[in-house]
Amino acid sequence: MIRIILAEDQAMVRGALVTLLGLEDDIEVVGEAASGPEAVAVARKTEPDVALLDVEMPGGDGITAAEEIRRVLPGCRVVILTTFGRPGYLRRAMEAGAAAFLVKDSPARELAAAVRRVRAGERVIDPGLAAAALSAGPNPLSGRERDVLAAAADGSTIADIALRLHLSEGTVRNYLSSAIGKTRTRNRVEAVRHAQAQGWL
Amino acid sequence: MIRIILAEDQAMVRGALVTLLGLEDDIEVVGEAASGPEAVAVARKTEPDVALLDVEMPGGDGITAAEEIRRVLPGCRVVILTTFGRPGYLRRAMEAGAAAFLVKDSPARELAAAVRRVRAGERVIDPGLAAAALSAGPNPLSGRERDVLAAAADGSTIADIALRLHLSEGTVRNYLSSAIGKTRTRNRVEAVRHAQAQGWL
DNA sequence: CCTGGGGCATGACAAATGTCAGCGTGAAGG
DNA sequence: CCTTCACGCTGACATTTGTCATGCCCCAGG
Repeated sequence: MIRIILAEDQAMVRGALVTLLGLEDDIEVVGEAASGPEAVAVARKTEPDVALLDVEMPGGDGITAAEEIRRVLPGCRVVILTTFGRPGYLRRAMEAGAAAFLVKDSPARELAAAVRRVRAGERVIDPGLAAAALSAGPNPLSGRERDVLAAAADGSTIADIALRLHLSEGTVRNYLSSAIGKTRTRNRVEAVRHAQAQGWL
Repeated sequence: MIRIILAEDQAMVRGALVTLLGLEDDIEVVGEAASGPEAVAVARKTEPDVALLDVEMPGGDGITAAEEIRRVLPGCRVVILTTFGRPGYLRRAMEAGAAAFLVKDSPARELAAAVRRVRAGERVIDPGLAAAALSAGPNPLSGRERDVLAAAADGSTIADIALRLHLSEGTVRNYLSSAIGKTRTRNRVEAVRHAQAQGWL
């Protein structure tokens, strides 16, 4: 019997996935969570063999949760589940010690299969995605550039960002400019979109 | 036996929801689709009692599909399923003749319940969401303002938009300006975000 | 010890953006 | 018939944004 927990914010898909996995003879869902921190707590309590974690969750993403779970329960394998197959996500997931990386538009049966293979010590990664992640190279943005770009994502003006990050407006402009350069885009908005698509934020 | 079809782009959650619904004694899933147009085609072929349609799908959204299905199969009830409980979505769904509107973060059991209630002639709408949709009022943007704002969403410059929509740059600026005014925001990006959050695009 | 990079700041300049006041059309409604 | 509103355009103006050069501090690597 493989004991697993599942973290996913949308209750309806969480419920559906839980029943789906519950139908498998060799899998037992011993816990559920709706956020990253909750997942860590549940993992602590239930000590599962495998943790399925969604990346996109409000209040702490799945990758951060993965790191913590790996630290607290080194024996627990982590499967990262995501809507978006972004290269940067994959990279970060691997660095966080994940054993598998699944995108939600692969068929449903893959999920149980991945759980079994991971339990058996294998790693499960989509080959095309792996290639994309490698060819894309690592995140070229410096820490501060990331901060500023992230702060710009919601349509904030330079003045807003400067205030929020305690920087001068000129500095914010400089960071944005260099981020635009590194993403090889034409303006803030494109830079933000590109960085998000690469999973750099 | 209630015959239903399900349209949802993410294969994994589609599969999970299908098995979930398949477990119900009185429900039979007779078709699946991964896009709006495909949903219409499947509905035509299978003539289901109820069609479950996701709003967010690439290549034709669920609400447009709902309209067409209602036209082709007046006896078929439509349930709209969505990740985001945006007031504008609800409004458009109702105008398209939907019988139910569910957000994916309500519990999984709601789904089968909604199918049954809809089949029985009831309408299923989250009360809080209905209130929000009413209090928010209708979409204040004119057709062209919507077009221009939508075209601006990807970070396009004024010149890009003008070219794409065959307008003068000044005209584009004017539409953007009035959209910014109507959304009571400070710039393009905020206007786009606000309009999207309201389901106006 | 020197160099390169990240971090932070100026100031100056060019380009893009946002605002306003107009002006004309045509379609819809009182 | 007159008004209103969406649509499309112009020109002028102020503000914001993006770019570039330059300077400083600190730290790590060769």
